[in-house]
Amino acid sequence: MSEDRKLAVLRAIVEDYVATEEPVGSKALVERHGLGVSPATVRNDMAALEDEGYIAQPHTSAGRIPTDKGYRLFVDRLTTLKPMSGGEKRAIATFLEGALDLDDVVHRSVRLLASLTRQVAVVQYPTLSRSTVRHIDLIALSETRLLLVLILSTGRVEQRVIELDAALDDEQLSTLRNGVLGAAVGQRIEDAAVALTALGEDRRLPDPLPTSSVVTAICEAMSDHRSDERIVVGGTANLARFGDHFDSAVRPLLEALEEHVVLLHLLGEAHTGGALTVRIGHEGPYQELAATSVVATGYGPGDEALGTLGIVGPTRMDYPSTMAAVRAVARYVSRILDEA
Amino acid sequence: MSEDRKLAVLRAIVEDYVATEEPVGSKALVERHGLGVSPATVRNDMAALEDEGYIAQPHTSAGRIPTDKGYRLFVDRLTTLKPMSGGEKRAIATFLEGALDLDDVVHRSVRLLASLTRQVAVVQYPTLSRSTVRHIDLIALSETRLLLVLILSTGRVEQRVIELDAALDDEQLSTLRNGVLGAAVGQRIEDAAVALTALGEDRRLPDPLPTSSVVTAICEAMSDHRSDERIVVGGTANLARFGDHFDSAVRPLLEALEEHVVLLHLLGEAHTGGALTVRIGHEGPYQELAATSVVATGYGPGDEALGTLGIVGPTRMDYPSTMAAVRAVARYVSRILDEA
DNA sequence: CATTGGCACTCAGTGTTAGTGAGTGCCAGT
DNA sequence: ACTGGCACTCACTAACACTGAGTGCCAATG
Repeated sequence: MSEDRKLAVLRAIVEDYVATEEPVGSKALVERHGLGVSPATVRNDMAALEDEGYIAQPHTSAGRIPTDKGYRLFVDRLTTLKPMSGGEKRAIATFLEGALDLDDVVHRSVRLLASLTRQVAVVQYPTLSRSTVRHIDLIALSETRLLLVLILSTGRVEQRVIELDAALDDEQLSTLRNGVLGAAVGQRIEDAAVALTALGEDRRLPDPLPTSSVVTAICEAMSDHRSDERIVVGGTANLARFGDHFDSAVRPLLEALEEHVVLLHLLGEAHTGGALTVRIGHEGPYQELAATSVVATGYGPGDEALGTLGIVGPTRMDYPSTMAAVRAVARYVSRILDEA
Repeated sequence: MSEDRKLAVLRAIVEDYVATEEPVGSKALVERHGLGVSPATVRNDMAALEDEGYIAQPHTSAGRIPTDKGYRLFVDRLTTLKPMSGGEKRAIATFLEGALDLDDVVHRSVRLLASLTRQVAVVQYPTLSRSTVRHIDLIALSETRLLLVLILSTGRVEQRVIELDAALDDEQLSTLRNGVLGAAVGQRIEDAAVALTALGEDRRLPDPLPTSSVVTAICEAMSDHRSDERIVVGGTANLARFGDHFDSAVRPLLEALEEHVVLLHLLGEAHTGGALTVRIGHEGPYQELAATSVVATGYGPGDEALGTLGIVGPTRMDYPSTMAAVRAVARYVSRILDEA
């Protein structure tokens, strides 16, 4: 019994099952792939694969389907990413090219990813922690209320209303603004926070009281991890393809998609080192998502991951093309953000 | 045959059907509601209601279910909105109270609406056209690229990158910024556009070329209806309740939710005059959404509708409570926005 | 010793059939 | 105008046998 052929059989099973969504039997397998051996031989291989836990039988008299472990092996050793066709590449490029601002880039990316993979796509906004401050604005809404606008190098714009304890006149405001600007612009978020805190104690600025409350508000806005939770989801309609399996696949996924924290967690564990990560079924921490896989990767200029993007779908998915698509989109997004 | 009782029968049918999701028969009806007449009598009424098109029979030997026309009558004449309980009111208030900025208000509203109604909630951002300009900022990204930040009275922040034909130094930029600010701040969007266009021809500002290109960019950002399409959807997981009816109810809805244009259209036709609008099943323009209803209303201070919010769900829904919830949320949102 | 053809066995899925019961429409009686 | 009675309809369910794709095992083969 050749080890190579056993792997070929596994590959064939995965491919067929993904294509047909039906347990694949020995005969059909031999016919569709030119394995050059008889069904009986394949049956022996299958029995071995089953013993080793790579495939399973839904019922005694049915064909085999891959287990999570089977998919894992397939992804790790039997797969070379299908390169995108020239047309697809161009489509990606032009589609992303037209984006006007960061929001637009993010939204276009989800749509693109969703339509390329025909799965549910998820894109995280660039994390705050890796960005530098490009501009800070303080706008008077009333005597005691300011609107803080924080613009980051990645193009993210955060806003926040600040309530002051005491009134602030125009001149004080402008001194304050200049002080804050001088201290923070160009710095990475963490450094800016430090610089600002120092500023809070500087006596030359308007009465320490408003200054420090503004400063703490800014720091809060910068560190608030609620802001790091920003995520956009798209392609939910693709779930319609899995109308059967509603309870096992669609329902839990719909619920997870509402919980951005869960999503972030799913993506988050993924993007270590900018490499493409695949999480298959039960490998994840969520019982309910045992029937879904995540394909994700970091994006951002160089190796530094600004954020994560990827797709979520049923374990039974076309990994080679999905992985290729995710990687391709991540690359293009990185490039776009680099230019901007 | 009393006309009043016929209506009572219709009401009872609607209520029972909404509660049980099963065709309701004459006997069960008499038992559950104290109608004080015999099943046979009710059957006669039912026959009449069926002739008039208010109810229908799925099959000859089954009970009746309301038609769209039946729901319509129910909503128009047989319904008084269930007032929210004190607890619910307080919950709404405190939940919305904590919002930090407009994004937050909008997102909290969807969540709230979704959980109150257990339906899919949709909230449109305040339209640009009704807002006034609170602040405009021009930030140099490079010599020939500006970041335009447009802050509106409603709290909306729009951003846009502007490419310039010629370089602009700091001083020119600041003159330009002041000019733009002076012309636009405090104006309604349309007026601001006019004022800015005039400014574009003012010779005292930096070389007409950059000025006018900045001006047109701003006007574009202000009039761009892509920006008016901003919509947030939530509570998709509630679709899980309709797992059966997947093809008739869930799938088309999932698809519609992806198409924000369609959603806007659905909501948009709704909110004339701030009144609560209910669109039932086939009354809408979309064939595929024949099994879904929309309950929507405008929100905003006074009678002026800044935007629309509402829910989308199956025709078979609890209209009285849903309508009450939508109205209540709209009121609270209006109040919050008014304060800000 | 890996491979193969043959064979008995399993069992999900599909009709078919008959029985059940909730519900209806109609009619004659109050 | 309402009601009780009655015959009728028809979706749904359970029971049953049948079919066929697929399996495991074994003895034969190169």
